[in-house]
Amino acid sequence: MAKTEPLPGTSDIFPDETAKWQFIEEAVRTTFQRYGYGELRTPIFERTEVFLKSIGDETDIVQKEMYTFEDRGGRSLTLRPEGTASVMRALANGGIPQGEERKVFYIGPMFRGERPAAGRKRQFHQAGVENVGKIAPHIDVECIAMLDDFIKNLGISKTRMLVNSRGVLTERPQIAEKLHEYFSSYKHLMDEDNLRRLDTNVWRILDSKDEKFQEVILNAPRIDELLSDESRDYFKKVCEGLDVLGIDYEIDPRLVRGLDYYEHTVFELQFDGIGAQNALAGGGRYLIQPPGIKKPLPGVGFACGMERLMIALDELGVSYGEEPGTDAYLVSLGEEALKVNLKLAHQLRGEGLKVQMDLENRGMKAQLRTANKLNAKKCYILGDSELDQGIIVLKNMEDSTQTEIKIEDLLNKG
RNA sequence: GUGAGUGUAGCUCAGUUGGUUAGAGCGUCUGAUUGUGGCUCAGAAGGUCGCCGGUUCGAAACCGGUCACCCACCCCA
Repeated sequence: MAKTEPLPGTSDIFPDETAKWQFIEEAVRTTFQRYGYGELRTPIFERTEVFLKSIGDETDIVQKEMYTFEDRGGRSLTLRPEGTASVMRALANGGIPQGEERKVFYIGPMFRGERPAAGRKRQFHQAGVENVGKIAPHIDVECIAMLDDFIKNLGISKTRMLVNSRGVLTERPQIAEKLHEYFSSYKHLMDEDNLRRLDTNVWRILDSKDEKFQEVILNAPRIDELLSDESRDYFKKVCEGLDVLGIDYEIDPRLVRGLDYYEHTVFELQFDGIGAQNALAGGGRYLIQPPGIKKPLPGVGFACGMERLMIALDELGVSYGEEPGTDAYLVSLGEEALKVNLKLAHQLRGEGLKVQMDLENRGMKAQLRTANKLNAKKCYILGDSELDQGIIVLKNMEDSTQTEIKIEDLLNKG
């Protein structure tokens, strides 16, 4: 049994579950296309450097979570741990004319070598969008609105939209310095994790869960007060835009997010009840310089964890729509009847019906039981006596009524 | 990477202080109805008790190891 199981943190998705996936994928396509976004499909692996610079050398993703390997030519390749870096690489390759924007969305598997837990897999799936090429507060607003719209279209409620600003790349070192200065005097109160973050990523201390440290964090310099006037103004416009749209959000000065490429607006959509995880989607504005490109490209986007969406949908009891079902089941008694039914099945399928039939000459009862199990709406029953008369019995499985139809009227109609 | 919990039939799970032939419900198949489903009833099939080793007259149970799942920490979608 163990040998047939998929690798830890991966899973097989069987047909009965595929309906859920398709439900979500459908919502992804219809929602994002309404905003003028087109689907971009990039390879599942890339040269490792594509991820290194954009995601950030110091992030956990790069440091310990990437599936990196060498190909036969000795090149370092990596299974994509997230979507944005690949999208930027692809867009840069396609060429973005000066001053134009590109709007794309993607759906697909991502890979991170973490310890699996509820709502966290090694191969997981994300649906995301990227608006690349331009910088304007209202682009960020539309992006957040699109996420809000998407979640509502799925029927997910009880979420929280958190937003914050991290300022622009050039002012970040100064902010980090202020934070470092402040936190350095509380080293004696810090746990292991925070001590490590002090040197690797001070920002992250802000969203530490260490209870004993909360008071220190509350009194820390607020990012919004350290921002430049320009950044503060940008963020103000984003908030005003969200107000205009009536989108429910909270400003969370402690929201920093993990990836290095973010600047200005960052946001996260939270939902309680995905085990210990609460992020359903996250994103923000960024500046990324794909390898081989001279100027970094600005963009804004988000990614949504599809497995987590599914957990939320289950939690809320949202239904995914019906399983495909069966329009007709063909019951054959004897070899001759089976041959006729093979033709009939082919014809009915050609007319667009969902048709199944018994192919092994079982008893009538067994065939009808199967038809019932498949929830077939109708059964066509064909045996010797029907063959003699040139008819077939059509049985309505809901009210058990039967009618006779001439075989020649059914077949060769066209 | 660290820590906890779990592993018995296709599925969900019982299984007494270690004691004959390892159970139930659901599902599957067959029959009651020689060619008519669902409901009911009767019956059947289905298990290396995760794997390896140890203790014991005797292990699904106890001990050690190992693998897997799962949850939490970390981090994130």
